[in-house]
Amino acid sequence: MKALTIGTVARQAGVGVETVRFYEREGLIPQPPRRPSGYRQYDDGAVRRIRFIRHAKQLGFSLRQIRELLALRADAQTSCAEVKEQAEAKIAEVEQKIQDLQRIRQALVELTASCAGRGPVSACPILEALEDNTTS
Amino acid sequence: MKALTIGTVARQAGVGVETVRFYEREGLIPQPPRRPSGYRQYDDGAVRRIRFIRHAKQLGFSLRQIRELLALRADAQTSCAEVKEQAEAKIAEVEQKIQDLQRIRQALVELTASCAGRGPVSACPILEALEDNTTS
DNA sequence: CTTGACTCCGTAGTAGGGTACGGAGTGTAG
DNA sequence: CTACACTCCGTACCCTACTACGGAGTCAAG
Repeated sequence: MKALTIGTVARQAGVGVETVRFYEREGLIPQPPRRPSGYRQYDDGAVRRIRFIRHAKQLGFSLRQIRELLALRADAQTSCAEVKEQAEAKIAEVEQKIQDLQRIRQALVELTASCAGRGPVSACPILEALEDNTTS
Repeated sequence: MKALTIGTVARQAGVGVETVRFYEREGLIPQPPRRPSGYRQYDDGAVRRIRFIRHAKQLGFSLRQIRELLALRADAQTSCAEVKEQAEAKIAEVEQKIQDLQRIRQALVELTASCAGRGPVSACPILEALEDNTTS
């Protein structure tokens, strides 16, 4: 594997050069070796790592959570189970969101139905859809 | 219903006092009447409204979108046809969000299904799956 | 050997969504 | 009537996740 410049890595990973440097500053990717000129020298592990970050972000993980995920991986002691746990927590989170959205959807449907003419405009179904759910 | 101070409203809604004032500045909650001293006087509609904002935020709506959602309700008595149109646009928006989340959920479920939950992290199929997925 | 793209770095700015500060006035329980 | 918590306001600051800027040095094609 030949050395890649930051621009190549960025292109292959689908992000901007500045984003790569940003991820490095944030500790999401390791500091790569440098040429005598100071140019960063990457291998394609860096590309895969940035793709990992991108995908995890699309799944709703924050950079902080992604850093934790990557740290898990870096530590050979940790087990696969821990990773799975995180993913399962995420699933629960996402499922809750879906349910709440369905309630909002229902409220909006009711709203438009009452707009159709008949029936009184019932006391705000939109607010009612999400009012409670104590704290969270 | 007796008048509530900003602090009480904040506590009951689960946000900080500054956040209530911020939402007022942003037009997410109406400007309440004031006592002669300038103190804001709320009723519990304000609490419900802020709770609504909190939940909607958790569902990924921006404050701008939430403002629009709330505006729908405010206008519900006046111009039905227009409101209905807006509401229908919002329904589409919500349905899109639900679909996005279902896609995310599916991806996560597949990921965890592939993982037996034991063994070292080095062999974790979840992390491996996140790595590849050419480009996207 | 020139030229033009690429890289270096630090700093600063963006948008969205708050959170904190500080000094002065207000409300209320004891 | 005195504490002490609460409220007022404006301004400034924080975090997240980038994105841009600018001046100087580097690399590789022609």
